[in-house]
Amino acid sequence: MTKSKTTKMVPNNKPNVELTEAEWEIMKVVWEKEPCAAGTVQESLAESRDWAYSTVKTTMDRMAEKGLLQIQRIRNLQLFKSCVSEVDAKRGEFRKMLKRAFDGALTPMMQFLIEHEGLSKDESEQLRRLVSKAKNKKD
Amino acid sequence: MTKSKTTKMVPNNKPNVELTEAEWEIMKVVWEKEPCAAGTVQESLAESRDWAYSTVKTTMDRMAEKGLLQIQRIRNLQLFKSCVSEVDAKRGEFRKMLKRAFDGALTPMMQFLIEHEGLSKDESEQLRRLVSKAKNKKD
DNA sequence: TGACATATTCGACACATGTCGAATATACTC
DNA sequence: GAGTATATTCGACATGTGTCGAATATGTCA
Repeated sequence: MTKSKTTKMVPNNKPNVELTEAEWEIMKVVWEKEPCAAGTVQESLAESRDWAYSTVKTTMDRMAEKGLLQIQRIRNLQLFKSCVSEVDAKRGEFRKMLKRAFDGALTPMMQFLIEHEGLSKDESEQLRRLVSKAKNKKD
Repeated sequence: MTKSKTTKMVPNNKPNVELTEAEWEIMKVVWEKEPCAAGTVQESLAESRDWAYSTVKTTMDRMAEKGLLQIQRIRNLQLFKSCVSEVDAKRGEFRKMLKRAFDGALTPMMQFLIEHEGLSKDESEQLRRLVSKAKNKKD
């Protein structure tokens, strides 16, 4: 298959991070407050998620095992730091979606958005501005 | 919170379909060949996925239980039909990503794409065309 | 030094998903 | 009608994720 101008795949050279729903929730807090303790995360999420301390802690420990978080001990305390950046996580999530639903191709996704997700005139206009701004900085 | 022009959420009125990885694989074949038998799906996927017949069948049965597929019996044979459209599935996948990684807002996602996913001049241009085309059909 | 508040550890359970194989039923062919 | 090929049924196991509580360790302060 020849590479078509209209279906360029998103580049695939960056690490592919995938987070579960709970991991996203936790990660968001960690990015904001790192280094931080599990208790801090649990409290921060208390409004949106009714999780017991041990739920948060267990999940964070598992994330550390997977290399998503890093643990730093200070005496009896564990402070967690993220091992993946927000950008990498976003990229991973975006790519997973792109791969599953659009064969990894950007253009069909854009097309889909325009056709089925009801971009308003306003949004299209805004998007157009974004894009033309980008036009002046790449390749 | 006031609705900002620059962070409009994607509308949330359509059903929210979510498929797992295996379900996507299977669904793609079903959309293409429905109504079709589990064996047909298994054979179609044979190149990419080394799944036993029973693996495919079990998954499809579970999908039917969940309402993703519908079974039509003809004597001893079961023919499967999809109960969710490709568009709905794509929308579901897209929204899940948008919600998790971009707080459900489209513009930050676009911004991200431009900044981190390296849209080339060509792509930006193409996108710009797409968008201006869309501009003339919505609201 | 106790008592109390926090943290950590870690085993456990439920449920979803990926994955099959063996037993059984049905259909087709000679 | 017996044998072969194909479908269906369904129980099963591994792994990952969400979810906790009880037991234990550690730190703080009167």
